[in-house]
Amino acid sequence: MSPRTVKQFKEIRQKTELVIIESALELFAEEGFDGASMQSIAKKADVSKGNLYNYFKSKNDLLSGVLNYGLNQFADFFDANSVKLLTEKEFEIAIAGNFEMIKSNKSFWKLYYNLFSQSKVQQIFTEIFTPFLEQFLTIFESYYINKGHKNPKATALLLGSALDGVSLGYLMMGDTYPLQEVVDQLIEKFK
Amino acid sequence: MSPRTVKQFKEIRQKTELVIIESALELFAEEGFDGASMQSIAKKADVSKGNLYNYFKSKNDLLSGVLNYGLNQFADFFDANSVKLLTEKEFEIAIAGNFEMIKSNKSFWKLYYNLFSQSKVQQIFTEIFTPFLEQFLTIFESYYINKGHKNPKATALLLGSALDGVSLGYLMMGDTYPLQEVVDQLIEKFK
Amino acid sequence: MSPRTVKQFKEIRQKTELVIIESALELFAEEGFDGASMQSIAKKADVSKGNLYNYFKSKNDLLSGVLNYGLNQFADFFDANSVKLLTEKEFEIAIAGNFEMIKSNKSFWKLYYNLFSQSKVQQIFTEIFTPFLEQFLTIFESYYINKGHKNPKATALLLGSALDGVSLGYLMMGDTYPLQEVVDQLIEKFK
Amino acid sequence: MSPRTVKQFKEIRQKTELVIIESALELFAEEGFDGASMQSIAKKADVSKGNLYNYFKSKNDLLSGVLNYGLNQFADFFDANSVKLLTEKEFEIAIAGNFEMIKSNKSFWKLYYNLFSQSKVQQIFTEIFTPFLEQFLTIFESYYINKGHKNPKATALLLGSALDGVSLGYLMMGDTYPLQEVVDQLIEKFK
DNA sequence: CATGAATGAGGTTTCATTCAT
DNA sequence: AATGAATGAAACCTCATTCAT
Repeated sequence: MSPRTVKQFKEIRQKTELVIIESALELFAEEGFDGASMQSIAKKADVSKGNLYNYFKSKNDLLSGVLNYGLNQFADFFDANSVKLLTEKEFEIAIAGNFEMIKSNKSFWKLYYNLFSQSKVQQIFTEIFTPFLEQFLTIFESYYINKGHKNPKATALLLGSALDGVSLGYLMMGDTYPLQEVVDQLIEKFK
Repeated sequence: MSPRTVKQFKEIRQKTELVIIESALELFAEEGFDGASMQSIAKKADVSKGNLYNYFKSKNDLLSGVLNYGLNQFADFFDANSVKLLTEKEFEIAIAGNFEMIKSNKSFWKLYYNLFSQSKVQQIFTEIFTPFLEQFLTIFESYYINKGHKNPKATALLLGSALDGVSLGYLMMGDTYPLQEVVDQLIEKFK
Repeated sequence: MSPRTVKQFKEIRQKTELVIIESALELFAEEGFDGASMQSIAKKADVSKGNLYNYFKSKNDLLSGVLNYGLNQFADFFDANSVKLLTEKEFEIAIAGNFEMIKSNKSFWKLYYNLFSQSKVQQIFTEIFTPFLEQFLTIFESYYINKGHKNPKATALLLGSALDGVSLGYLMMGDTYPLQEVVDQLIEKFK
Repeated sequence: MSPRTVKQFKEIRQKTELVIIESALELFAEEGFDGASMQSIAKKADVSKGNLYNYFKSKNDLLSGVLNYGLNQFADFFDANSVKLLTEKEFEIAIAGNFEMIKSNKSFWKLYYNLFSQSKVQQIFTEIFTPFLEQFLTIFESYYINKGHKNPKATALLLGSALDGVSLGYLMMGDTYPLQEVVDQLIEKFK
């Protein structure tokens, strides 16, 4: 067995895994975690049910995979913004970026809000998202500290919640929701 | 000997229905609609599975019952605020009232956010909540029109979404979430 | 307690019993024995479920009641024809009468054919119908003996079966089935 | 190691499907469609309840499968007789053939008569059997037209009904019913 | 005789997961 | 790595029957 073969195997594995994850993501987002069956995921990924379990040892494990995959997508965005925000301009860009992120990964964020309130998967959920969110909040808090706000933590939390609320509304209502206008108002109020 | 009177039957029915609804509300809120089984609801309500179906002809029907029950709880709050809001003072009271409402019925609002993203039950959900929400938005829009805002509709929607976001955060994180402070900030920013 | 009261009670009992039986008959015929629920029968009879069980101690018992009731309806017809048939004229009348009987009690005969093949209720069924059918066959057999047929028993059985077949077709297909014409042919062939 | 070949899977599938269908046929015939539970069918087929649903997506679907299977059994008989009947000899053979068919597939025909009167499954029933029956009637009608009968349609229908009645009697009463003698009489009367 | 609430067994169906190959 | 048949627990729901009044 030459190294090449091993590499090929690895590629196949990664490719199949990716297909599975993306299929699962879409179905979880559309039907909910409980609503999407392993059967339907296998079908969408064009993979046999049995083989699914070669890649993920349980449905929960698959969920973990999906969530991790989603978060990794944002690693870049993350890093680019992990500097302390200083200027209002940068603030605006960050907010706008947040919604770009959501727009280009609707399924993932739908799933995010879907899981938010499910105690059953809360543990796995918390583990994965908490660090992500903390970082976000810290950035905003710094921003408000910098601006001399009297309660920067609460303001940052309010902003985070507002972002949540707007995202949720947009994701659920679709294009009925005038996202651009609302975001403009948000930036104006919070910058 | 003689049959129970009509009144007696009515009382039994109302009482049992209430127990079922409240049990279902709690479980739906905790485990999600899919996650809560009719079995578990029956057990919590101390009622047989079969009897559950004497009161609600399906799980969906039970959900309807739960949602309607929840909304009826707010009928008073509703009416008291259905006048067009004018003063800032009244605005503050309304916002504060909104959170009182949520605090005193956590389970119901957890369920609300839980269902928000479930396409499966979206129809039933929409039917019941849409009127409620529209009324809310209209009131806020009027408020901003009155204040001469340049985009009152978007601002009202932003406010609504922010309320959603804050509520969601509070409900999910529990007392870790500094609700009071955040609400204070919110009122300051939006009044 | 005067005898009158007792009599009144009896009348009420009989009246309610009759309503129950007729409701059950119709539902059994339409939905089948398994398909008709005690609930639906109670509702149709405008009687409470509990009270149903004051009149019939089980669903099977109710079925017995229905079948007996149906057969009693034909007691007169029976007696009038219990003489040995002799003339062809009388034969024709008997056949025609058979179909009159069916036409005026469609539900009952639908139920009859419905039960015919249900092993579950076959015992109760056999007990009730066998004597009735035997009498019929005997009459026909005598008729053919009288006419000097070479195999009167088989011919009588064939006639009985043909009557069954025609009745079944008519009951199931409804007015699409040209009953009159078929019966005319039958009389011609079998008299 | 390597997965089962497509052919192997196909064989397993056909074999199991056959076992299920035959078990279902027997139980439906004996207990009626409602009376036979999926549980009991699974047990008789020595298959898990869950696997049953891998083959037929509902009880109704299983019934369809059973009926289609039954009819396919007669495809040959069908074709051999689809020529217009002409001679009396051929007529006799057809009638005799009809009863051979019934004798060698009692369960199927028991089920047939069982379903005849079940409004619940009438649609599925009608769809499957109507073409079969029409063909039969047409053949007989042609026969009687050929013989110069004055009402060939009614006569064909009477014959069809008589065949129904005799079959029914034979199937329900078993060997108590002197099938051969009755059929002889029938042929004599109707040829 | 009458009511309808309550029970519990059993029915159909779904689905995550395992298994033989 | 891959297949899809097979399992079994558990879900939703129905219904004959009983019970308290």
